[in-house]
Amino acid sequence: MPQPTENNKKKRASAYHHGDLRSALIAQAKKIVEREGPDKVSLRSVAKAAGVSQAAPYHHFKDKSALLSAVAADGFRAFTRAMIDRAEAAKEPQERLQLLGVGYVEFAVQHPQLFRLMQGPAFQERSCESDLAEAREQSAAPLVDAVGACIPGANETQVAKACAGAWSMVHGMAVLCNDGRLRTMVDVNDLEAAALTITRQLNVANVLDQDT
Amino acid sequence: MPQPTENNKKKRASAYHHGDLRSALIAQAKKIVEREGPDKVSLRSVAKAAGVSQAAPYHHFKDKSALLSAVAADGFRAFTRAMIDRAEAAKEPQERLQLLGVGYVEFAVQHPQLFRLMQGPAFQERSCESDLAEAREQSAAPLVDAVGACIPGANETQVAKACAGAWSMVHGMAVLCNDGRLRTMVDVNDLEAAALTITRQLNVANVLDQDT
DNA sequence: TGTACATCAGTGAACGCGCGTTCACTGATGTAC
DNA sequence: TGTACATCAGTGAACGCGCGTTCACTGATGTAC
Repeated sequence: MPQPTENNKKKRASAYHHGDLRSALIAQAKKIVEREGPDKVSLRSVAKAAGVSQAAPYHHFKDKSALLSAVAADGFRAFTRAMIDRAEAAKEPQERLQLLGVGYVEFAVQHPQLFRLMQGPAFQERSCESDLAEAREQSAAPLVDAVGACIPGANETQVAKACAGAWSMVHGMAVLCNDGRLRTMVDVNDLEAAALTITRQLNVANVLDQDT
Repeated sequence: MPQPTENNKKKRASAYHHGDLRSALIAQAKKIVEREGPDKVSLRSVAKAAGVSQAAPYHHFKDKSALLSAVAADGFRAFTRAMIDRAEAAKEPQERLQLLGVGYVEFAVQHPQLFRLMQGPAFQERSCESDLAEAREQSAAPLVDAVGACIPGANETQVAKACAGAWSMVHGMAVLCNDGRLRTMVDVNDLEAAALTITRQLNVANVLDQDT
């Protein structure tokens, strides 16, 4: 709710018009996603949570998938922000890359269901909302930049390969963590240490020794 | 269908009793999973595909989730076999580990939806069918052994850490590949080369330099 | 400042669908005698 | 070898549910005059 004061005035004046239902629907949908998982979200439940009739969302979203797209897009923006914030303190490229990785995993583990929605199959294939597509793309940028900074002499192909490696590692850790599959291997209570333990096994400079 | 000849005889004699409906249901469910994705499987569709009434499956499976568990368990067994077969030709530990990784990614990419089912949230938390739990655990064994062989001097903790790293990398690559997210970074048409490019960035021996 | 009216964000009822699951049943099979 | 019967894997109809979506509507808002 962007302008709370003005909004509250309006709200007090009439419960009929919500004021900022669009944002409220996204917020409630996000809550349900995080609490119960993407599969459990229904437009009806979201509308109910927002205190509104089940038909009301259709004045703001074309259909259910459009609402979930908006939630995912918001998720990607928060994700990007979290990674950047996490890596802010880094002093050199290597450290920055590692901290981005820590931020990546931390976000995924702190918001497992939202992360699942964001990675979910629903929005991959189709030419999804351009807003979502953009937010997703931007979430990759910090990683790409950081990898590039770690291997200054590398050409574009080599950077791409190194990105694929770094990204795979950190994404795999995030997913496996959320599925509880790493419990016996690393201490998932100290996520930073675990992420560092794992990312320290990555040597992006190795791509420099590969042909092409 | 285990004994096709005997089975056919019975089938010819009577269409009423199927003969090996349990296996047929698993096979059809697997087909639908692979064709349309885990979410699209309904007991009704599986029963129909097997040419049987929608109530028939309940004579073989407690409920829908039990059938999907069986599919997932079969999936894990095939997965384990695929990895082992792929790594058979390896001559030294490092190569074996890499080929297991290639097999891991190849299986995931060749059976994206089945892989999704296997990793899906549905069977993680609950004390799922012990058959499934066992099949899943066994799928990790080759990787753990291979990692151990790569770092002969390592203690148990170090091997566990190295496993987490190797597994994360390979799993992340599999998932990202299936989501089409690596397309711009590596050549996903030559999966073996791509997997090797990525896994070459992993240095499991790094754990030996870390404390404990 | 007051009024008419277009606009638009809500309502609530309903449609139609596919689904998991249950139920009473029926036909085939195998076994005891 | 023939018959009675228990067992069990099928059938088909039905229940009840939650869902996405549509529809005609209504109340509030803001603007033109």
